[in-house]
Amino acid sequence: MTDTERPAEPERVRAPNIRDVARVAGVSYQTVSRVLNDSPSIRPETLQRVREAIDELGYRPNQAARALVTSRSRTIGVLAAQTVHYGPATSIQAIESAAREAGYRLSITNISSSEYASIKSGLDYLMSQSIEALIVIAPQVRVFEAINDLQIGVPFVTLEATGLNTSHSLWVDQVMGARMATRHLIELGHTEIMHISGPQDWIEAEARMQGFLRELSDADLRTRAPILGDWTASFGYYAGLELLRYRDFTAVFVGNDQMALGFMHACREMGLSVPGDMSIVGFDDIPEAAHYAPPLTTVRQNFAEIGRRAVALLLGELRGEVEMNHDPVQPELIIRQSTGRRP
Amino acid sequence: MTDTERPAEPERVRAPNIRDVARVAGVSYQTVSRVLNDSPSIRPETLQRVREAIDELGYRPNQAARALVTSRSRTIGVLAAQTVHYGPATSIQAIESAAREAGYRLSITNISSSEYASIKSGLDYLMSQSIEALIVIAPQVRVFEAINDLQIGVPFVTLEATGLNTSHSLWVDQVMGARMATRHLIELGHTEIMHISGPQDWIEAEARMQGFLRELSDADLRTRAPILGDWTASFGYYAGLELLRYRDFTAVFVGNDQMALGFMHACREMGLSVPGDMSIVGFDDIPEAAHYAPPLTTVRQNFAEIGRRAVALLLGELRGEVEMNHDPVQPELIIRQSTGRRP
DNA sequence: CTCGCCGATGTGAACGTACACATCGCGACC
DNA sequence: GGTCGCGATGTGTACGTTCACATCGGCGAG
Repeated sequence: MTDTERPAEPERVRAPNIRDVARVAGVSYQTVSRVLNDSPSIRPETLQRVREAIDELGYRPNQAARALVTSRSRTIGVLAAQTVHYGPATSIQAIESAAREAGYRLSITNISSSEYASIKSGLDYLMSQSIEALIVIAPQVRVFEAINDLQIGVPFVTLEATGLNTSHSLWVDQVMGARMATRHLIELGHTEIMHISGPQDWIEAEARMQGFLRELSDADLRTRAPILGDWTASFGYYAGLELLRYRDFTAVFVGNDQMALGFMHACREMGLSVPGDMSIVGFDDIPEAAHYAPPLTTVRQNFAEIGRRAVALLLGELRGEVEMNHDPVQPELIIRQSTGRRP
Repeated sequence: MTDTERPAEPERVRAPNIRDVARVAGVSYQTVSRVLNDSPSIRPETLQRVREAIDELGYRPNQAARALVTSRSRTIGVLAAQTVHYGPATSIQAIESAAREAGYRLSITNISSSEYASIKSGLDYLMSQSIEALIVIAPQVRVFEAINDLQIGVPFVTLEATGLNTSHSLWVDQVMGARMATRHLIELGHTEIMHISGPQDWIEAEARMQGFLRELSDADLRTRAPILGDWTASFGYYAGLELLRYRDFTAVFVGNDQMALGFMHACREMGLSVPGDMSIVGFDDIPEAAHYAPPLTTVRQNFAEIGRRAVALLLGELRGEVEMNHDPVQPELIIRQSTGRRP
């Protein structure tokens, strides 16, 4: 229909199946099935013949048929909140790679808002694909409710969360990271330290805030109410413009690098030098952070590592192994040039 | 096994069936099937009964069985090169949303390198899931070879590419975007303009380079060999350190915003003011670009739009509609503060 | 030499759904 | 009033694979 006419072509019928392969190889279809599933008791010669037949026909196992009869979809579901952000995207990439290597595929879906209905709809969508396991990268409190409500009967893991449900969580130690960042500022002599946090319903935002407050109180420093942001550079900028009208602090720990970038922008506009007048620490260590003006001191977390570990953990659980490594991944403080001694 | 003992529980057997639903509703399984597929000829009362039975049992259609019998997987494959980058990630998010709305799911895979074997392996992986359509966001020349070689028998679209295979491409007009950026610099009086490009095997890098060169030659300005980068901020930084040793240009058009950020970093270190001594234009308009130091003049492209259009196009093709909108999406020049008159 | 066992292979059934076709009842038309 | 048509529903079958079990030949032990 598209290009040249091929009159004799008997019209592309159907893909070859296991029986076609069997016929060509001169064996029964069950033998072919055994070859596909690496059965040990196959004569090498037979194996060879079957393999040749497979190649000759360009045969591909039909995953749907296989899933139907084994009731195993070989699919891992991923419920994500923000696949565009660097952190989640990096984790997902690692997950995809690990899953593919293990013969699993991924089904990813985004929740459009943090409302319960949206989470439930995403979870429904994934469950309808009979996923075997679930990874949640939507670190929002309500997700846990939804997971409990829906009685999802599969192993699951939440990433980048902390505390609430440790048996199903895997995370970079956000509290520790926040403490490291805060301590760094304290050690530089700062006593008036502000915190710009992420959205309230993000568990990791909450964790970073806790770490910040705890470190401050351990050092007997005055704590002030953190600002609740939305992770975007724009928010950091406008929050900065607002906060810097009263220059009653000399350092700020910002919940992620993007907001830190916006805050630095505000500092420039207000004529403050960084780190001369204001020290700034971010969180995440996105690749661009090293090139901000000035290069940003921040807390690096290994997103790929937790992605890989999530897959390993779930695959282990599917195989019936119970023991797994739940230790939080340690973050790392990367000191660059956005922090300095108190003026 | 996990928490409390439930001795009488008859062990979770199997998910409810279409026949289970039929039994509860007091109809035949075929009637249930009709309800699931929105058949018009169902008595409202029957419809009601079936729906109730579905809810009562918590029935979910088995996608594998459905796929097997219809030989339609309801899956769109996505072959991506860099899901972590802002552009592709944004497109993918839009694709996922559009696909899900249309009742399709996505299968995404990354190619680990631009080598032919890697592309082929990714394509193989997707084909083994009997995808119905393919979206390629790996704008690399070799992908086309692989697609042709493998004789993938499904409709496909490549994103962010241009030129080579227009009947299967959908793109933001990169050439136009590059021309707009370059013309902007020319109009500011610059005559010595450098270009830092993306990797050579990325079609869009090539397109931007072409646009740059054409605009320059239209203005009878001297053209110089562009630098070939890797899209990262780090590359922009090191390239900048190198290039700025000879200050024989006053403006630079950089292939993406991240490299532009790195280049600005280099300018700062070399003591050059932007835009006083050096004007810089980026490409993409990532959300952070507005907060760089200084805020970056750049070319905005609507990644979400091409994602949506890709899905619409493929879905149309699957339905047998041939006509489709192949017009490139127009980019937009966003003028901020990184560009100024020639010193 | 015969029995039993084991490795290698084959046969029947089942998974859950959609499609093609059959059936049934009812109103309309001549 | 019988038949035709159509709306509403039911029955058989196929999709491609794996699992459970059957079969068959050969080889070693008694």
